[in-house]
Amino acid sequence: MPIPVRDLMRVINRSKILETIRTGGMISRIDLARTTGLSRALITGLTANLIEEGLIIEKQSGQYKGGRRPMLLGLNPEGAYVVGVNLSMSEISVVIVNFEGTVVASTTHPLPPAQHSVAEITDCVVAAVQACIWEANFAREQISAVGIGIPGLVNPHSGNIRFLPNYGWENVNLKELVEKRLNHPCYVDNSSNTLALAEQWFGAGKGVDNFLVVSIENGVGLGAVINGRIYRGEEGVGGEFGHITIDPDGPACRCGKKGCVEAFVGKIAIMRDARQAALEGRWHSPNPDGFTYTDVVRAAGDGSEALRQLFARAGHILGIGISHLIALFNPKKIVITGQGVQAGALIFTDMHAALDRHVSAKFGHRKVEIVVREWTEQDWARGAGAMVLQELYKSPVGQVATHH
Amino acid sequence: MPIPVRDLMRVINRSKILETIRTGGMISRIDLARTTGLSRALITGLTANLIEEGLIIEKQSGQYKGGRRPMLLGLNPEGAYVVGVNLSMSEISVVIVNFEGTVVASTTHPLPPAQHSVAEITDCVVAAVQACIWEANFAREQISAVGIGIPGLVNPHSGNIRFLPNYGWENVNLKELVEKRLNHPCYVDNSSNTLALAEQWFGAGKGVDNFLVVSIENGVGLGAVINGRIYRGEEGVGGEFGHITIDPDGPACRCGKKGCVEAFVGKIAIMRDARQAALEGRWHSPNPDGFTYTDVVRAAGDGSEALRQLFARAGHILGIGISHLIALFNPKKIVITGQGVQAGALIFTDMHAALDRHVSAKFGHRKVEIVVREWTEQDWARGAGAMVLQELYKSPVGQVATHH
DNA sequence: GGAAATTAATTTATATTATGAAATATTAAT
DNA sequence: ATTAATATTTCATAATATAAATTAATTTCC
Repeated sequence: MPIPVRDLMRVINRSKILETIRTGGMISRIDLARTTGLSRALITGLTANLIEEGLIIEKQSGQYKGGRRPMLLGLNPEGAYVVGVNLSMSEISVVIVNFEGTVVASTTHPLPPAQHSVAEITDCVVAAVQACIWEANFAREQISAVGIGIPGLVNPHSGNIRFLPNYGWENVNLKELVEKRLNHPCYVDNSSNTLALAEQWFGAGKGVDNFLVVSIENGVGLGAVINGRIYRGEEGVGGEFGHITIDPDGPACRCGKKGCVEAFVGKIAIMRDARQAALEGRWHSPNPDGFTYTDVVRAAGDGSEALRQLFARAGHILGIGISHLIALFNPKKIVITGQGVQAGALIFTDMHAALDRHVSAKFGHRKVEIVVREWTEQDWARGAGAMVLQELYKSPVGQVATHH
Repeated sequence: MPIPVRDLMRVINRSKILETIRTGGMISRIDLARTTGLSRALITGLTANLIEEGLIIEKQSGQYKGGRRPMLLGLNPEGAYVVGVNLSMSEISVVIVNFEGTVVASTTHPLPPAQHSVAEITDCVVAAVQACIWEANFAREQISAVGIGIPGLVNPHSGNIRFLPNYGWENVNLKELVEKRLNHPCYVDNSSNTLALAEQWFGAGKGVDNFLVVSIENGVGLGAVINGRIYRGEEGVGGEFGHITIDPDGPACRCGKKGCVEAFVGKIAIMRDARQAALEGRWHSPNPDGFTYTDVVRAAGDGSEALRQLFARAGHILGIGISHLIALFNPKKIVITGQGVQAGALIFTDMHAALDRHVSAKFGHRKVEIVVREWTEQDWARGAGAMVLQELYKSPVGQVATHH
């Protein structure tokens, strides 16, 4: 149902106000008028609506500047609660996020390795969400909507999952399945995008129009915010940073090609080569069969030369790849995150060396800020929550709730 | 001067109407209402304004569908005329473009090799524009504005040229210089962007939201249309496709790095290696010193193995580079153009081979349409005209004229 | 040839939204 | 208390969009 053209202006201006408060923090009505360019009269009216709806609140008086003290408006943390879910290979993370983006409750459930059918996963998601809401003592009606991030290709409009390799899914409409069971509106998107959204809303991307989030997990993902919007490409298959070919003669990648970024940098790649090193006796693993990524990072840090070289090569390749991102996107910032950043200097020393070599000084590209963000399990799920918040900010809360 | 918020809706709706007519061709008022979602009353009013301003005209009656015949509205070709200018290393092209984007007059002036000072180039631009208007029997007032495309880094908002290697310029405000002399509003942008704009308005990009234009000239440029808008990056230095490193051990590039796309594919690169081949006796050039790019293409076509290999390598590198563009941007189309496409199959056979190898079938990226567009001198200048038309479409014509 | 039917376009009355100017509220200093 | 300064609201007005009703233009059918 498209917004009637007549009401468009109001929706735009509401968003403008919320956006200004969200990115800039508490602000008086008069300053809102100044920064948004809207008339003071309109600000009075629209903020009154927003207060009535509970999305913003009068927080406290501001500094005295010689006259009536300004009343500062801020987001109402309790303005809405949303659920964010992240589906990974091995677990489901669920968080409840308030209107300010603060996580107020969270749970994580392991996924049994074998149970990845559509019905089973749907059951797990529904159960995990309900459990989280229940344990946090929330009422069903307090939750505005549910967002789900998945490591696969989605059409976020229809909710149809085109391709989800971890579970072997193709063309599954998780959105509809979950909506039917939970009776809440539901949004599904790729988790690289939700992570970028989290960064845009709560992290380093606040107020930045062009930035990238590179996530190093099993594979390597990219979430791109361009002109303030998540970029998805023509068919939702943009940002496949993990699958650009750096070395045509490099190792085989899951995607069927050779020498992709992720075939060097992803956790799967590191584990593959660590296993090989152990097999060839170049590294003596304490527990030869069952080591984890964290084990490999620790062993490399403890001095295993074979493993150090693995990470060094990963860093080198990552640096080349990121130099391409910088040349093509000219972002203001690049955030690197995911479990892979555990490797720290092991990987980033060589990454920066490669960047120094492959990023041109001529175009001012050296100024791009590269931020390594410590990774938490919750961040992904929180991003899925951010996706829902974005919808809430766009339209009055009630509208979303009755939208489906 | 920002548009007052109150008038925003009107501007948006005007643009919506013009956009619908431009991309879809002639249309009745009733169908305009249907496709734009605006009320019929509003369509009546806004189209009346547009007709009064001369931007659109009633063209002819449409098909009978059982009742009063619809009156079809179309763009008025004479609604406005704009001048487009392109500055290259060796010449200035000027065109006059009508409101439909048709070139109605054009001239080209060679630039003396030595005269590239700011004052000299400004003089040349002014003289060339005036000559073109004069020769085409236009009155000064008939021209709404002038657009200039340059092969360098510009801030299109201020008109400041940050960097223009061909002339050795840094921080030159060509916009202001030309505006002062011609007394017309002037817009300056990178020529890759103007070319993309031309494609978006008149060519393969009509109605396509995400597409790329790769131009092979002295260097290799990229114009990116993302979500329907030209993407410029955070500081106007995005789309530096020519300067992503494909082979870290490759030949030196103008940008100071090694093995960039343009160090293999650009005309300068081909000429450099052809000269070397001639020097080493691997190719016997008919005129050893003064051959041109076209000569090299012809000689390769006529069977010189050394030169064939040059183009084959260029094609291979180009294919790898474009595979990166596809993975990252997932565009609907990629248009390849510029003088470099003269080489035809010499370059594109290997490009497609590389694409087959480096573009993943998994993500549906194979579907990206790659269009090779024959190159004409005028296309660049026409793109600069398109930039101006875009401004006209955005705001009433009169507004633009008094804008500075 | 005129009435009916059908689609296109305009007019009119009305609702909504934004704005500028004026009025009111609040506060600290005098 | 008065004044001065700044913040916020109120109110009359202007602009814009819409729905419903009206008018316009055609062909078809009797």
